[in-house]
Amino acid sequence: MAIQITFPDGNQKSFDAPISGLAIAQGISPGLAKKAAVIQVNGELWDLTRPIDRDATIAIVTRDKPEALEVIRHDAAHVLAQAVQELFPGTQVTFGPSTETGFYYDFARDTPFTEMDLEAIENKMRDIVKRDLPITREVWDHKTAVEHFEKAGEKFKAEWIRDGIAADEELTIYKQGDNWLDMCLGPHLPSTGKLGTAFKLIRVGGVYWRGDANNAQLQRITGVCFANDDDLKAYLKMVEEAEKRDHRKIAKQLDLFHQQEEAPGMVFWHPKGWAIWQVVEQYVRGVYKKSGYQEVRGPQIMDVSLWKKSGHWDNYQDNMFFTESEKRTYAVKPMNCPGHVQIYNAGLHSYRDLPIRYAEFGGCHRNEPSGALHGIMRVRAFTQDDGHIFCMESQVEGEVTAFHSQAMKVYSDFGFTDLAVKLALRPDKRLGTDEAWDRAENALRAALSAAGVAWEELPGEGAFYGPKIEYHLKDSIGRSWQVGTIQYDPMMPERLDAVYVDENSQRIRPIMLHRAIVGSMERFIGILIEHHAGSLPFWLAPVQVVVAPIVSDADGYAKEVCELLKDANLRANTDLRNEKINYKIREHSVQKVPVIAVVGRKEAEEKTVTLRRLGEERQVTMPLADVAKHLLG
RNA sequence: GCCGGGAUAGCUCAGUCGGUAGAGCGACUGAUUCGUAAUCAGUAGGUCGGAGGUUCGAUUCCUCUUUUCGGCACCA
Repeated sequence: MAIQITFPDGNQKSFDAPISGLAIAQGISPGLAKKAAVIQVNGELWDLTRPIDRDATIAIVTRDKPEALEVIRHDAAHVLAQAVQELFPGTQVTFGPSTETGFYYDFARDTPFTEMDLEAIENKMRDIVKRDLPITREVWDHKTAVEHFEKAGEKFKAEWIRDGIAADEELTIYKQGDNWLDMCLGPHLPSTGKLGTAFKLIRVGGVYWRGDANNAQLQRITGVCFANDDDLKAYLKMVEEAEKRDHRKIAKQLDLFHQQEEAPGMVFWHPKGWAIWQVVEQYVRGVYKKSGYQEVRGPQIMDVSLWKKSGHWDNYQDNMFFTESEKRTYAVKPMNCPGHVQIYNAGLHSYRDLPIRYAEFGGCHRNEPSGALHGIMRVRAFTQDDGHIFCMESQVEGEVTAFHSQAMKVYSDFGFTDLAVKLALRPDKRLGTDEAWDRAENALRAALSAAGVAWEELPGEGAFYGPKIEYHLKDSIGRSWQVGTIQYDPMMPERLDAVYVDENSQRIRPIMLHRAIVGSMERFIGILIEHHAGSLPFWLAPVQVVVAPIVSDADGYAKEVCELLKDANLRANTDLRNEKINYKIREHSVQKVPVIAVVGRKEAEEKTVTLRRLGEERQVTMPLADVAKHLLG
């Protein structure tokens, strides 16, 4: 039986017997065989050592290709697992996939691994690479696999195969050398030596078996892995740089805010941090006005009965704060919507009035799980740029598309372009009928289509009252944060009895759209700080200009310049300390002040100012009268 | 919430194999009046996160606790 192999260039060759990818590569050139990682066979990735037993179109995948990198990383996970089991007998394996930057493997072991163990494990990994163990693929039947893993004391693996894989399915087993194996779909490299040296274990941490908090806790060891050492080095450098932008670190350096033990998950805003907040708030207030919102304000606490009516108590009582007075229990508001409904309900509305749009910088408290708290990105007291649109069903699409373009404009104004749009669909725990959810989800899909955006759908992640569109921003170390959202809610008007009167004098339920653009002010400012590494653009900088006299004879003139800048609504300070100009320049540069205005005797005499922009050495001298206009222009 | 690592001067960190702690920067005082990223000298500053325990003696060891960091789970 001849096997016909078709190469990427269209050439064909036939072989008398099954042939491995490695042999084919060697037939082309030894150099190719050396660089080869896997082989693509009829569109599928195969091991180089797996005999090709059928006619096939093939392509050798060299280790510099993205598909190969995934295989290399997956191999690293296996080598990690073998290393751990050699060093710590009795440790059970579970899963170990490749990730965006490397790999991890989850182990079951009574004693958790420590950072100290990582070095030993990594050394053992390098040893296994050096041993260059052949990696071989075998096909087992279901029963053999379950028996093997049970006998080996691999309870998690056995459970997974027994409960997670159909009994008639064949399983592939990969062996590394003679003494170690794991069940895996593959493909893998031909031997452990091919893994190379560009990997590093970076952390350990607890995880739940199959991602469920009710299950056993496993130990995850995470590593990074690349095709070559230069890529690894570049990645580690990038991480190091990213860590320098951590908003918690920068907030301390620039004196923006602090947090302390007595108020976990809450923020003490210092003058400079609050100055940033004010700029963001005033900007968003402008957006409210432009897009037809009326700003309102609801109370911070309301009787718990209202939250029972709204459905929040059922869903979130564990995460709400309560307070008591005169035998009544109040909930500190975790959301602004019930308050806005009360404002809406205070009058009777005609269909002619819709849509009615309310907005609020709504302070909310949520008792987030302690482990979730993270700087000002995830807090227990936060402020939303919240808004609620009461409208007819026919108005939803227009409102959502208008919101979308407004939101995108806001993000780009703040310097963000890397956004992902997601549509979160009905969760298990929800209010309302399936028909209502169908209508709600389709309305949001229609609006997104009309806006011409690409989106990702997230089944099961909607709010209990309705589906939502989410806007996600990436931070400096690649973490994704949700900022904006618009949510379709037919339930809250029902529960809290909101109505409008239609053209037939009938009382009809409006649809409520919950929406936020920056989301949490706290989180958004945190992202801003990291995104700009503390060097906020001029319009956002807490201190925009420092006026620094060279020696004290220009102090009076410096004050005069500063007053003029303040009159022009610029955030300006003077630095009259008895320090050298070099010292002042350095200090305000480190403090990320965008403009330093240096004035000496010369400037004072000529009524000019010399400006130095952050990061530039170039100096520009201009008449005092032009300075404010120049800076604001 | 769960698993693990931390918490020492305002900040960044060192240190004590159990005998109540040290640096740099900052602050303060003085000198210096200087043209674009750190002038010099001196001084002050810490119940070593909190509460128990072991001990002649605890910042150090143990227990509990608060909080923080990383991971997971959660995120209306």
